[in-house]
Amino acid sequence: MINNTKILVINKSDIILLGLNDLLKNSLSNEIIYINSADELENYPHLMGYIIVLISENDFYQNKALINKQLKNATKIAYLFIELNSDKISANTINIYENADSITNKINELLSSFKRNISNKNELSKREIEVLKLLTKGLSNKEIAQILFISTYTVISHRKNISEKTKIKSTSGLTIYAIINKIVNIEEISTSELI
Amino acid sequence: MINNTKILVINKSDIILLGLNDLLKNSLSNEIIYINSADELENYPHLMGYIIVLISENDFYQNKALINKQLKNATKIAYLFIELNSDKISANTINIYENADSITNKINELLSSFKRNISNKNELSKREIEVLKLLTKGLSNKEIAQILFISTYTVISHRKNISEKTKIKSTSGLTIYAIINKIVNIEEISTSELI
DNA sequence: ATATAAATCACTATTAATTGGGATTGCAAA
DNA sequence: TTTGCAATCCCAATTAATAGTGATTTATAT
Repeated sequence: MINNTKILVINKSDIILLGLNDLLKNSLSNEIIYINSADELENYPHLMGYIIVLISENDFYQNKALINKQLKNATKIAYLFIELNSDKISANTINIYENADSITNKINELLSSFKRNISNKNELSKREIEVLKLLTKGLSNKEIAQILFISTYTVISHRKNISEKTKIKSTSGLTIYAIINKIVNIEEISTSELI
Repeated sequence: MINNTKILVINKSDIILLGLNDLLKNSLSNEIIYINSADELENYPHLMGYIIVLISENDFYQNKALINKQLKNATKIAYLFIELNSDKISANTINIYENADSITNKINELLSSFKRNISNKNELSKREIEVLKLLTKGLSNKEIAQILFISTYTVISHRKNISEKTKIKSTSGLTIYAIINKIVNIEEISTSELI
């Protein structure tokens, strides 16, 4: 469900890594990386998308530049600081003495906030997809409006939103986007329909 | 080479049909139909494309309505009148007393005029393909003009001609046309270029 | 309960595209 | 050598699209 979200755990202690692994193995993230130090990030080029980093606050500040460099392709990064100090407890901090539920809750909360982020900011809504399909068939905003029984203004609004979300303005670009993203099937489109 | 061109021979005399069959069997046409009367056209529904009709002038005028009805889906029809009268000789007339070469020449001339017709009227010119490629990349007429060092008017002219030839008016339709006809490669188009 | 976002509609100004005429030049084939 | 086409350019009228804002309603998730 949460696509494109990775969890990156950086901690010197293997015991902590193993413990977190146990907590996270049933999480909704599709990839979890465990490393002992930020230097090992070099073994993971191409890290991109949504990334949750579990790291000690200390390690974070000491490796800030390196982490930023290695995660430069990330869409969004969220940090959860793992602390050994029993009196440091906050929303963006995990204390190793917290109970398991509390920790998994914090992580799942982050994951679902990412989910909201992903779905709401990048994915096209049902209506937008309908508009895009008709657009791909060569129909004008006016014609699309007539088919969907909405006003031309609304179609224009949808197109604006589609272009904002996809960052694609041109009709040809949107057509290619629709084909690539399987919103329309090029095989099913008879050229005779395009007149 | 000559695709979509049919020869339709209509003559009461089987001997003439057989004789013409001998003359035409090596012609460039991809389908030759021999019938004794225009009524038999009912057995050939869906006749379309480029059609050369060999018929006597008399039969033609007596069956004009029927022939027009049965050939209503033809893209273009050319008539060659087969005459029994030895003094009727002209470019669009075949006299059965003409020698074989003369007859095949007349038919091949018609076929190649059709070929010119087909290739020139439907295929996109070099410049049109250039314009189509840029169009597919989401560029406006103005931008295309700047890239090709021609005026926007010319780009518009090219687009008019492209739409006339392909019968496709919409940008999305032309994009799909370009993909289907390998004028652009969808794999090579990075969506980031489409912004 | 409230914030969010999807879906709807509206207006104006500006820019772009289309349509439907023309015209000219140069080349290449019949 | 004429005919046809490709390629170029031009104009005016019309239609369509885009940008920039803003507003309402309804459903959903926290």
